[in-house]
Amino acid sequence: MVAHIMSYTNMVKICVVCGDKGRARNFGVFTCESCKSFFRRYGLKEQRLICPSNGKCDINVMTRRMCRNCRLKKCFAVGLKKELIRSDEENDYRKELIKENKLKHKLSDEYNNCIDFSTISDYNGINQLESKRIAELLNASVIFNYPLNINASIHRIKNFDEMFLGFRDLNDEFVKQIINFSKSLNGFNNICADDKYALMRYGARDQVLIRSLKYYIKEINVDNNYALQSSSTQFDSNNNCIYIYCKDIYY
Amino acid sequence: MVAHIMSYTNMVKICVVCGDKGRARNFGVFTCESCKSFFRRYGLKEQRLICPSNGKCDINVMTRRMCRNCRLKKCFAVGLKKELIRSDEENDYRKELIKENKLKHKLSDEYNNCIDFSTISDYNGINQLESKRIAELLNASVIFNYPLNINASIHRIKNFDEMFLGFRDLNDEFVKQIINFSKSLNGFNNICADDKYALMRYGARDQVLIRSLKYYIKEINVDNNYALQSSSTQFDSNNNCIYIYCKDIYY
DNA sequence: TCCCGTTCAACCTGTTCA
DNA sequence: TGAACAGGTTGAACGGGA
Ligand SMILES: [Zn+2]
Ligand SMILES: [Zn+2]
Ligand SMILES: [Zn+2]
Ligand SMILES: [Zn+2]
Repeated sequence: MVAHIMSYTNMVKICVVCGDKGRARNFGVFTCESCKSFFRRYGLKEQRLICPSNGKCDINVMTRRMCRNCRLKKCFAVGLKKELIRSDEENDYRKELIKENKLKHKLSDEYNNCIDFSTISDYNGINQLESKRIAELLNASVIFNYPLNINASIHRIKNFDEMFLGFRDLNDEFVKQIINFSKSLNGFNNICADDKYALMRYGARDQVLIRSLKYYIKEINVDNNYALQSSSTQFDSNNNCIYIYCKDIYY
Repeated sequence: MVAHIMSYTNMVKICVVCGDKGRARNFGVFTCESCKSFFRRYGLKEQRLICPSNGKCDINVMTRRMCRNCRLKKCFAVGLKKELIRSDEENDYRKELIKENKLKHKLSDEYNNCIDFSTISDYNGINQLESKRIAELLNASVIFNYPLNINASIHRIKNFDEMFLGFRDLNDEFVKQIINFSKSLNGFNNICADDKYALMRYGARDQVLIRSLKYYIKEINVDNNYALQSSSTQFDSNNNCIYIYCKDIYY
């Protein structure tokens, strides 16, 4: 004789409505995912549901989708509570809440990831590239017919993930070029993957964008006011900061 | 008291399975379209179908989709015959038959719409354009990257509709140009719409194609053997025939 | 972790097309 | 008659607040 031993957490739980396996309590009772969805959809419906056998259907895993009338009847019989179905108003309220929370997270991330370009001093006679100029350069990129949607101020640049969103609509070839460029950037060759990510995240993104633009337009001026020539990047690990220099930018 | 009078042809016919309105006899019995499809889908299935009420379902318009078991049972009960469901082999055979018939029609149409270019004499020192040359020119059109699929012999050119099929895969701009060209062709300005259609159908199609090609490639040679220069069209209404002339075609 | 709602691909049905 | 299509339903997987 073998004792039937099972730990509580491993116990297979059975949907009280249809006998399928369930994972959690839904609307007050242990049910499967499908009966959960079913009850949410029909539990509040006033409309009378039709039964093919005058209310005599047996509900199990195979027959549960055949008769909504008998399935719903069984749901109520085994104790599912329609009061636990959220109202439209509550759903709307919760959607707003999620929206607000996301915005909070976003602003917090943006603040943590921004670079203060005002702290970067000139170096070697090369002009410091201000984020304002970057933004202006990027705004000029409409000639490539894609939406970058960059809103940068002098002291704050949106985080890399968000910038990269703008690339999703680009053609594959251009994205590939950008990725290759990020691999071959100055300062990228001798550092590990995590540091590369940090570079991308904290500043080299701008370098990547400018170089990619330059490569893509094959040295042709963006318009009469711009002439991209060359640039270089320095990563200051002590200050956890990226310095971006750009030579010969006229505007 | 009102007599209930109905002509036979206006009589509403009822699906014997579910009571929905039907239009015709299917698999031997008057049924609706949905029961027809249902029987075709399940009539030959060996697999046992499940019933939620142990075979006691009532089948009507509302409940017919709830229990396949009882619906199929009723289909057989009212006399639908599964022998009338075509086997896969018969379906394949019929597909082949349809294909062959279409080909026959096509060849017949082609014969009826062809022009005998051998009856067209030289005119004014301009070389007569043989359909063979047209075909060769069109075969050279692969540089535009579309399938024209023209197979013309000296005495026979495929009908216009079929040629036009080849244009479906073209870009809109090119199609628009072709249409505009057909409007402005020699001999098209002083005739009515029906005659224009006749012209297109019986001969000017070639003219249109050549002119469009010429326009599209902007006088650039198709390859070293071809140099399109100019051409003109004359419509002979007495003989219901189109004359196509083309100057300076080298090959 | 629990337990809501949301999403979406797969499936099914009935109508229309050929 | 079957094929193809469009529209509806289902349920597994997921996201998020508490
Ligand atoms: Zn269930
Ligand atoms: Zn029922
Ligand atoms: Zn029917
Ligand atoms: Zn049944």
